[in-house]
Amino acid sequence: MQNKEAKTLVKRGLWKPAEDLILKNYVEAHGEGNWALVSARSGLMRGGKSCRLRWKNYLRPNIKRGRMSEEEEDLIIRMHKLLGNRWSLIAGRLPGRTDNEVKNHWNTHLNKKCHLGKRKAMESNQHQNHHNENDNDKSQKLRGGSCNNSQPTCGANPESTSEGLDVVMNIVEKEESSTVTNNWMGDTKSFIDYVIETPLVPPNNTTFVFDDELDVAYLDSFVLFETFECDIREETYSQVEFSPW
DNA sequence: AACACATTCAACCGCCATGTA
DNA sequence: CTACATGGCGGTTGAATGTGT
Repeated sequence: MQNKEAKTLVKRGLWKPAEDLILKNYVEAHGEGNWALVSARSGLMRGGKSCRLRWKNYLRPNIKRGRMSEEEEDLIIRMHKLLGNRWSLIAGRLPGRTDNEVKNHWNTHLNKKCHLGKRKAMESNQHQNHHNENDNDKSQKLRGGSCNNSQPTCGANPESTSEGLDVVMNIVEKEESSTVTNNWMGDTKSFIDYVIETPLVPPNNTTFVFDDELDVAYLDSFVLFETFECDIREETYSQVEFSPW
């Protein structure tokens, strides 16, 4: 980087239609990549990152704008429950939508929706718990699905205590340590182990039941929980594998 | 009409991973 | 091995816009 001086020369703020046009023409002529060069050669006084972002989020062909459909929202919610704030992965399953758009939509619409929905669920749960208070020890089902993010999610929300939910768990991404090769999204090396952390040590052969069943039609080749049945080890966690088809 | 407050979303920031010299 | 450039990601900010009073 060429120090502060260069930084102050870089234009910031909202993109004007004329700038969009310049960027679009340049990328269509020269192709994507080398964004530092793009900004220098096209005459745009924008940072390379800014150009890349603008192209990726708005100028790229096949970008879908406008309201999210019910199906899209539903998919986002389900995927978020599985993956947490992995916006680029989620967006990858929504043709024409960008990670930024998905993230914004989540933060402004769906997050609230989930919290509201959850509150309702908790209320009805409390009703039920009243009934089942004494006999739910062994038939306890573990609910969860949040990944390692600090933001609340609608699946197993770090904010929530065990009230309302039977057991609170987090799925935490471990360092890649598996020997299994992953073809997921074309990535051949970064297979990820997910660890479900739970404050409780459930009985052996406990079956994890998620709030929603995975909709395979939605997920297509993306991810599949190979199994929901996990061996509970002596430690306070067990493993769930995400695997390609 | 004017103001305050709330909401939305485009853009930026900082960090991390990867590639290359 | 190290340093640097680049790209990608998630979190955050703040201007624009909408809504209520």
